[in-house]
Amino acid sequence: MRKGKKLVTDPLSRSDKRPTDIPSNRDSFFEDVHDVVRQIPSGRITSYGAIARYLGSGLSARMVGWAMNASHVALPPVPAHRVVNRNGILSGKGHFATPSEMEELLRREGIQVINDKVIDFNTLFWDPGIELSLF
DNA sequence: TTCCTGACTCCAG
DNA sequence: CCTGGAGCCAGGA
Repeated sequence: MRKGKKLVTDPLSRSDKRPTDIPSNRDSFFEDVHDVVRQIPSGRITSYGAIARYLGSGLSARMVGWAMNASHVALPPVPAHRVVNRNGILSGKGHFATPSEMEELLRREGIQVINDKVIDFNTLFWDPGIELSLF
């Protein structure tokens, strides 16, 4: 029973998760976020929550979105258009240079976008908790 | 210090 | 499918 409260122990969280009170080599967590996003293959997408879970359950999905605000000046470049919300909706499109840029970039990678929503989201979904666990 | 906001997500209805 | 409320954590006023 969940009782409406989020589980503290997430099955996808890793044993090496870093709560915010533990210092790490990369002291800013959006370096981690950018690092994960850079590894999303072309033509694939992931969600804010998936990244948050990969980095540790102590981080919320909102913080991933917050980190993405700095992604447009990060180097090397971060393919921010490959991160959508859990429904496949392009919730971050308003933060691109033009309202259509995010959709255009996705479409260029062969992803169909209709009404601000990614088609076949489930098939194209790239979960860092699964894909990066092979390393 | 408190209060509000947000590129989110989960649950209930 | 949609809506509303709660939880989430960092910044800014």
